[in-house]
Amino acid sequence: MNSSLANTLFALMQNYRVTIREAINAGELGLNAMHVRCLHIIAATTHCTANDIVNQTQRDKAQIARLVKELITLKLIDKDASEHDKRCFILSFTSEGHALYDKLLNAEQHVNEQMCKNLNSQQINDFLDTAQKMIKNMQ
Amino acid sequence: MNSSLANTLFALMQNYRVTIREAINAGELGLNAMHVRCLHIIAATTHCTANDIVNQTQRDKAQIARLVKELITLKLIDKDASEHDKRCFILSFTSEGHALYDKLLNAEQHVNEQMCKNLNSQQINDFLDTAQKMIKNMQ
DNA sequence: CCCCATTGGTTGATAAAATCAACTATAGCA
DNA sequence: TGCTATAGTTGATTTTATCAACCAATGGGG
Repeated sequence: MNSSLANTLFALMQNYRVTIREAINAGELGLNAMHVRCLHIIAATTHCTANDIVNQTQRDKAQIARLVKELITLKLIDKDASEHDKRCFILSFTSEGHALYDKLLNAEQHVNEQMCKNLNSQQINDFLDTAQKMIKNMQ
Repeated sequence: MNSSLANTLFALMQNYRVTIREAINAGELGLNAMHVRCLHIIAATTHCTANDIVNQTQRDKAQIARLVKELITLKLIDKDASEHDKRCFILSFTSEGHALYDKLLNAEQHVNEQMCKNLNSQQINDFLDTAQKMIKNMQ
């Protein structure tokens, strides 16, 4: 059917959301999927700024500003003025943030394994590859 | 990286949302992705009820009730009491609904083509297949 | 050196989407 | 008949997302 691609995408996303939420929220504080994305980007980006998150997620900067604020309130990250550019704030994990991020990676690992069980790495790579191409096609 | 699957899913979904919204909203009335899903389900289900939509989308029935109400307000669908079960209302397209649904299919076709350009049918089928397996794995 | 367009970030307001709980009416079975 | 389950509606609330206005710092061109 024409819409099977759309339906599949929706269903996959919906399931992923629910599963990851359960896996994460279960034990931890009130983190949602976007918080998690922010943490990942902060972890992966040296001298990460709010703007880096905006660029990598393509979300409204207002939304990111609020997510960051919440992460700070939760004492998971710190915000320090950049020396080079006083407009920027560098985001970094607190020690609590690091601890939680480790747990997070663990939980995610778990969900990934669940999601990918009975799939071999060839299939997973193909999947990611095709998805990336689709993303590019829509940009 | 561990999170590349999650990131890819998010990005793909985000892009799809934006693209389909542009393709649809552009010319037509204020329909969002969930409206569209409802229309698809109504089109594909004989004697479709609100509950069918709830089951197929896994969304809250309150949300569906409101979407249906909006579609009725837009005069795209009708709601008629079922003869067999007075609790049920059968949802069906109005003629305007049919017309719009045709346009919709067209727009979607377009988005699909855009999304799948430079992908062969083998790749697309593999993609759908893997996605379906992932969905099952998370249920 | 100063002006000004640009960039990074914050905030308020609002819209859109999703969720929860309570409630009505019908169905169908013991 | 009485009880429980089902279909649907509604109100309240929460969560997410978006828009617009704003401030402060930056950095290049005149």
